[in-house]
Amino acid sequence: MPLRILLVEDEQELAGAVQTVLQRQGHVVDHCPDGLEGWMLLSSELARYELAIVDWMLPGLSGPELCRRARTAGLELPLLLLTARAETADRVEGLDAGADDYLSKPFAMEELLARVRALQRRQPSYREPVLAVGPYRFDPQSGLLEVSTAGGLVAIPLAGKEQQLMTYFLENPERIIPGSQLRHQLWDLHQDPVSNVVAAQVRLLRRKLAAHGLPSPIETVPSRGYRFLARLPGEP
Amino acid sequence: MPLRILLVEDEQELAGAVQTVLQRQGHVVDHCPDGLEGWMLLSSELARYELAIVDWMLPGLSGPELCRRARTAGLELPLLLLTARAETADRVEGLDAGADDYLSKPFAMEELLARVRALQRRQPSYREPVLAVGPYRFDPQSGLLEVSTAGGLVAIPLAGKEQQLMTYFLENPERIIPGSQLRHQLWDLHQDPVSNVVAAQVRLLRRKLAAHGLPSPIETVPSRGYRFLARLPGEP
DNA sequence: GTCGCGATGAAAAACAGGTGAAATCGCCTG
DNA sequence: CAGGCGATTTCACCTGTTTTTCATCGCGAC
Repeated sequence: MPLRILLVEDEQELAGAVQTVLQRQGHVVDHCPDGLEGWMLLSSELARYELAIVDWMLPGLSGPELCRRARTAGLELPLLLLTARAETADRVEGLDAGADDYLSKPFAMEELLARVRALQRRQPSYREPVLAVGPYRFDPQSGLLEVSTAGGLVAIPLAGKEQQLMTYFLENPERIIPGSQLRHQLWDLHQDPVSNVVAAQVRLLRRKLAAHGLPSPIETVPSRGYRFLARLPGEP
Repeated sequence: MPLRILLVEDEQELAGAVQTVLQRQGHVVDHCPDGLEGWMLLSSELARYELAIVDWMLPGLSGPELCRRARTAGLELPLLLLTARAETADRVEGLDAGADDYLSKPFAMEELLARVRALQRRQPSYREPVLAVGPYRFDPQSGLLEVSTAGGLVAIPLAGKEQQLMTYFLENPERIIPGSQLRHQLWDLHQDPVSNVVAAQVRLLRRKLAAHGLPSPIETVPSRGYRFLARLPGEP
């Protein structure tokens, strides 16, 4: 499953590489080169980050200090520390500060990816299970959305972003979700603010459902956002 | 049979030699020089390691301590301790910690290999027997893949990596397996993440089957991974 | 009417994965 | 130790799919 990731790392080159590699896996990554700024992003809840990758040595606020603050604030996301230091004392300090794992530089990208997957699995909040609301059922393993209609069960394969979007809707049914919220959670912050990615993606999802003969469960509430209705029209 | 091995050893030179020798046997080996890091690799289940070779004296976390943690965590893989110490007391301590075997330095590479083979045989999970799913039967002993078709039995000799790949597929039929998972289990972590080894190897396997007049049982699920279908097209 | 927000369809861009040829590797042989 | 051979990986290119952009349209509110 794709994650919403915050990367706090001041070495431009490394940061770029890491970001690229993570994005390639389908994750949505924000990067900032400064500890204090990282903390702001993390605590501001602009987006609900599901993983933070933090360098040890940072301008503004050190990595361990950032971890400590995050834990103090009650944030429960997995924290992965990057460190150039090899000394045991440092490692222990990092874990004490609340990090869940650390990786010493230099590291192979492949290893970073592997650890990210591992942290993801290890989290208590790790729920791979299917999401089901009303007649809708999404199975992340197969990427299939199953809808039970009067005419039987329809299974629709969803593409990457469609899956993320549908997941978000299934987790927040019946609520009015502002487009801006979707954008923060499903796209990174370097989005062009005038882009209409969200609308476009919503449209693709609606259209895909329509192509399978289903009415759209996503309604637009003008100037407020979208709402996912967890029932088929015609039912209570 | 090739094993997925974790080597935790801080002496660069020895580690390199051991790694090379094991790889030469066809094993896939990750190496890390630090006990704590080794523990993370092991416990995070990035790859399903089938053997860990652990030095006694390590920065971060001692060998015996690592073994203890592994056992406490319920990991059942064979553990082989390397020790410079020859004293009985130490040996007892190592075995008590959960190691299955130990080897005192310096040792001959030949002996290491012999012990690895022994541990491999000794494991309860040791299944040399043929893997069979649907019309496919792979015998690791001979390296032959046998497929029963309408026209009779076809036997195809598979090369090293092809065998590993086929084995993985036969153990996980009908499931969508992400390419990244194959890479972690069949290649070591120092892979370049943009390499397309997996795709290439899948292709070789497909092609080899095709060369023998068989349709490919491996289907690509776009952007999700591969799936091994354990039946020939045309059958239920 | 016109303003703003979102819908729309088409086109463009980005991307994943497949492909064949060529390079490389490890190992065996002469 | 060179040459050969099969196995494996890399490379450059190709293809089909997914995602984003763009220009335009429609609709309700003021």
